[in-house]
Amino acid sequence: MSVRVRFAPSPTGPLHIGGLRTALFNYLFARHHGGQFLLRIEDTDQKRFVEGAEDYIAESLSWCGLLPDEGPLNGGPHAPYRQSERSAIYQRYALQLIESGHAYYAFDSEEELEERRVQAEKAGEQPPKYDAQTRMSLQNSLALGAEECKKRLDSGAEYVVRLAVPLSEIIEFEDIIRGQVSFSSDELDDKVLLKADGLPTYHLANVVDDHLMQITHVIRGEEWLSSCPLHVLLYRCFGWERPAFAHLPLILNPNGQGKLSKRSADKLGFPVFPINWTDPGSGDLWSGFRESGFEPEALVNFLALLGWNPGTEQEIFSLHELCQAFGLDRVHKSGARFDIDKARWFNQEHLKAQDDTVLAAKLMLILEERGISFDSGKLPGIVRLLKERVHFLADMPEQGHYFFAEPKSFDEKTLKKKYKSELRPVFERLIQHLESLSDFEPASIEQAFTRFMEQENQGPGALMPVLRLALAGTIQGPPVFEMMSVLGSETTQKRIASSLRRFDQAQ
RNA sequence: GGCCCGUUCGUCUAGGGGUUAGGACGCAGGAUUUUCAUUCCUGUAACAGGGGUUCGAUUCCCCUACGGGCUACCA
Repeated sequence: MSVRVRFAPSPTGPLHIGGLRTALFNYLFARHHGGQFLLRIEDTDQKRFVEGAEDYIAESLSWCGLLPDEGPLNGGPHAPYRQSERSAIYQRYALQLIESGHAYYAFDSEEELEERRVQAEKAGEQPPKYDAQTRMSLQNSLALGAEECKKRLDSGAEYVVRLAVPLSEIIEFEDIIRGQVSFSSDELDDKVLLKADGLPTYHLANVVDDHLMQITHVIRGEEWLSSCPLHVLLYRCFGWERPAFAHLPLILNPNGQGKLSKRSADKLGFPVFPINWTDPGSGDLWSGFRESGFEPEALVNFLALLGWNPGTEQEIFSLHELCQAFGLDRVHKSGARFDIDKARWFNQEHLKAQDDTVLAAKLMLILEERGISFDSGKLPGIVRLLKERVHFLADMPEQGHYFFAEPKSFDEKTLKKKYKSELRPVFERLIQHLESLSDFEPASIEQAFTRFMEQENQGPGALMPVLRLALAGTIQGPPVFEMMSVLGSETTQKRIASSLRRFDQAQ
């Protein structure tokens, strides 16, 4: 049977980077095995539903290249893929569980249960449970009897459906990442399956959908490990074969304290969301990796190596390579801290690996956004010189500002130290010398420059720093002759002349 | 608190009964680049603690400590 996995987020806000990694691992697993990757929106909590969150999820996945084979947008044989549109299905299965004696109606109100909790806390006792020990003293179809239950149902009383969890049973299952895991059923309580609003809880909806959608491997975050025995029980009650489970280690805050949170990321100045999100409630902008300048391939690569490794020394992977190399058998058990420095390094590596013309096209977009108009034909050359010098593509306009405009200022220290007005006529002669060049390739310029300095009876060091300063304003950057070549003969000559005038003014 | 899961350099990790415990990020130094970056080289730094088992344990077992997750009519 072919592998089928799903990513099943709740549209309660922007997709978190941890969620994105869960999606990634599912995607990689599916692709590795030639299976299907589905997206299912788990929107069964009306109270927490956030407008726009589903679109955000879809756009984030799409930006990273993790396109689902089936999902709410592109449909599929098991549509609908939004749980809110499937409530009749869950009700049917809840009823089936009641009829088979695995579940029951419960009429206790939330307030009553809350009161019970408060009383227990006052008495200094453990929070009370709704389970095999206590259910007969509460208001449910088991305790009340069929007749009373029917009466209440007929009168339209609010109810939930609870699973009748068996007493003192060991529930064991195999987790692909953690191995054999076992729980006592006494730890579980009679979990609500169907809420008073008629919608299912995660547990019911998840199990029913995974079964119906023929999911073979449930790959999700470690936060679900504790409720996995409940799901195992549910599969048993339905008499369904259960999928394989793999609980992924969490992504932790850089200091190791807890799951990676927006709070701590804000403090350290990096995003935790794939793309920008404007909170519809507060109107606040929460920044994303995309807008912070990350290449999606780099983010994906970084995330893949958080909790997984290929067992080789390779670190730089394309998405395609990840698909080939990925396996759940090499996923770690323990949580991994988020390290933004490493993420930046991955970004630089992916920048270097990209084709200059591709990068140039992306840079053009950035320039347009910033209102810089520029001859796009020159961009590949600029990108080639700049991409080894920046962590982010978006740093190029600033880092290489001298390619796009005359330098605004000149490095004062160097100017003072290296420039004297006597140099001016030398530069004028240099300009003339350059004018006679038949081509403006770096090698030709260098040759001409060397010959010129010989004629002038000077070492190249006498002019180089000043020449760089005249062209770029700063003493750092690509090799001078490369820079000149990209700038072009005309711009180079003009710029040297105009910078020289400004040097003298500054003196 | 209870239950579950975990613990190798600061971080991501490889490894696994006998290793100089390997790589990467970061940091530091050097070479190349008349600059910067890249590249290359070098250095830095780890098996949480205590008991077993064993000729030998970082590796297997137990305990402790620490960390994390869950403990809702949230997912």
